[in-house]
Amino acid sequence: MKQVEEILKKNHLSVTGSRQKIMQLFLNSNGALAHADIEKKTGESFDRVTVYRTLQSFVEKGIIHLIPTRDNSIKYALCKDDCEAGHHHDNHVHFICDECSKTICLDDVTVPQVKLPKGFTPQHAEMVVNGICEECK
Amino acid sequence: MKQVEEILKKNHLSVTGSRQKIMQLFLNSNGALAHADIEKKTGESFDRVTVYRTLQSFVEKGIIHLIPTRDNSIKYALCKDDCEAGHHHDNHVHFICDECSKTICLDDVTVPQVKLPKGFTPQHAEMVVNGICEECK
DNA sequence: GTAACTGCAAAATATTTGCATCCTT
DNA sequence: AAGGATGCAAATATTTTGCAGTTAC
Repeated sequence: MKQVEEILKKNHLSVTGSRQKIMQLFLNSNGALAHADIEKKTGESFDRVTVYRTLQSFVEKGIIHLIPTRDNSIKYALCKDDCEAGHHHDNHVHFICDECSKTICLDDVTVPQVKLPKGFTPQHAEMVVNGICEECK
Repeated sequence: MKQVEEILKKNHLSVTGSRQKIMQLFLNSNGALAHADIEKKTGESFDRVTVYRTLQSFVEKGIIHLIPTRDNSIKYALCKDDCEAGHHHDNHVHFICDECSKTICLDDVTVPQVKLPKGFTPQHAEMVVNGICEECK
């Protein structure tokens, strides 16, 4: 079975054209995608609304997740490990290249613990690093 | 001279009513504010457009900065140290309370360094921690 | 007085919702 | 066949822009 189908089925989503195409986009790009990227890359082949709804259901199922960025543009990323393992652990560092502006999931770099002031209880931490990526250096 | 005026003048912005009010909001709340918060708290006393433009110029001058959040809602925060020192160093951790959903600048907690894979050069790192804050615990 | 700021109107964008139709299971 | 997904239209919401009038310096 194709990887795309597998992922969709595992998450109890029916396998439709738009979902397959969008999921394939994520699998191809090892970075993160914004809503606009997705509309562009699929060549306007389906409705803007479908993109919204597809992304939303992917997020709900935990297949992709939002990445916080410094300029607060909204990006989504699928992280290989998560999806193949079937359980979600997105506590890795995200890297955004200042040169090519790609967003990359550093699956192997986990977010370090920090000591918080008295009274604060941490639950989840997110970390985003900006700089120059592997390809642009 | 009032603190608000001082900050504005130091950053070469003319001292106007809206700027004073909005700056005061930031000084009063030790957390972060979203565009909507600002419109609400000023009691609609000035135009939505003015809020946009005021926030934009504050960001440009480095008086406030955007905080990346997990849900990508846009929040702005002014951080005391930065402004009083006149130079910007927003490399501290931000805390978002899951209970009261306030965003707090932990000025004393600096973002830890992480080891990146070969080829990646870090320039700036941002960290956001979710959990329960001091007041809600 | 001049340059910068504000508010209004309106344009441009982005996002959400309802509903009829079509596709997947 | 039944439920879910899609696409279109339209309603909302958000952000940007132009311009005339006002204010700060």
